[in-house]
Amino acid sequence: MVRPPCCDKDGVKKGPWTPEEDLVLVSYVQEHGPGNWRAVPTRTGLMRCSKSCRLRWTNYLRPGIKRGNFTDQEEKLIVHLQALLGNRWAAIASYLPERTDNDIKNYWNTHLKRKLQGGGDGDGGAAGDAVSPKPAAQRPASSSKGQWERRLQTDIDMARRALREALTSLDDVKPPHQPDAANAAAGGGGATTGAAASAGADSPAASSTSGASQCSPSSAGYVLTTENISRMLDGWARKKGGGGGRRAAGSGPATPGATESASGSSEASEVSYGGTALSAAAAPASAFEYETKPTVTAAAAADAADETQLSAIESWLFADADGIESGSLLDAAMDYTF
DNA sequence: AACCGCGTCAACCGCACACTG
DNA sequence: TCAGTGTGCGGTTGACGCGGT
Repeated sequence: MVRPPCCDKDGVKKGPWTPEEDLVLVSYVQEHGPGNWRAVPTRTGLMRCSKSCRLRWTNYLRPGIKRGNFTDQEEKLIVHLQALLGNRWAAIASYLPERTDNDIKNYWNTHLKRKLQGGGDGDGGAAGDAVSPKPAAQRPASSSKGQWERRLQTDIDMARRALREALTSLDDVKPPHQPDAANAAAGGGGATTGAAASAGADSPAASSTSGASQCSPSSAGYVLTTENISRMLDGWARKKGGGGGRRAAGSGPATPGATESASGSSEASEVSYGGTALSAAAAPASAFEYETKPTVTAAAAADAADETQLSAIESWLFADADGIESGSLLDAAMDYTF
């Protein structure tokens, strides 16, 4: 029963990923889709552990990832969800599809935790409690099907409440067409995947089983794919260019606004690594074909998707405010998702 | 200018769960 | 039913950058 390590320690490279490795991984995923991570090192020749590959993909290379600079909405949402769900970062991340669980976890540990501790019993007292090991919802040790369903229902309920609170409290702050929080819920079928995620299966949208393809195949995802890759390439360029940081797209260069808008910039469109010139536009544009996506104008499609999904999510979120039995929530959620 | 301490975050590790034969 | 394998998750670590002295 002794389980061998996921990878033998010999000959396995550790530490920061190089741009070249990233490229190899990206092109592999582009060709085969995410999953079957075990095969990745052997097929690609990467001297990396399969887990490392998966992690790199989910936390860094996966399309649609936003890095750095958490907005107020996101921050509050995280605080709310953490208070409700505890340190179930994957479940929390499923409500913020653009964020990875690792990112959220780091942000919590470095910013929010301290902030809440320092601020005394600040927002949502439970948040202070969040630091305590007894969150409102603990993952049960085991669950029968009935229990599972109950827990799913509970989780949906709690998360929905948290989202609603967060959205409500931020409503006035929110710019007209900035579906941040709601988008977080809607994106990638956030609500449902989130539900599923928190439902013990804990396989959130953010999870990578089929990474991008698990996200709703909206063109928004595609846009973000392109953005993401060029951002990545941009990061590499800067890194190589002597920014000095070891991070490709992390904190360093990133005034997030700048980074995000940089995606389309010509600056990012062509970079060279060790003499190899790459066209950022070319690579990602054809990349991720396994993600079914229309080649529509990105922004337009994203907007459309956002709007429809947002309204669905909103109606779901605010449903019980209208007196809808919570018993139907699961059905509603299921209907919405599947 | 050099040193030091702290904050941040990417990556690693180990455990648990899900799936499959 | 059980063992083996693959994957996901959360906690932790270590390297790097930055600000203060």
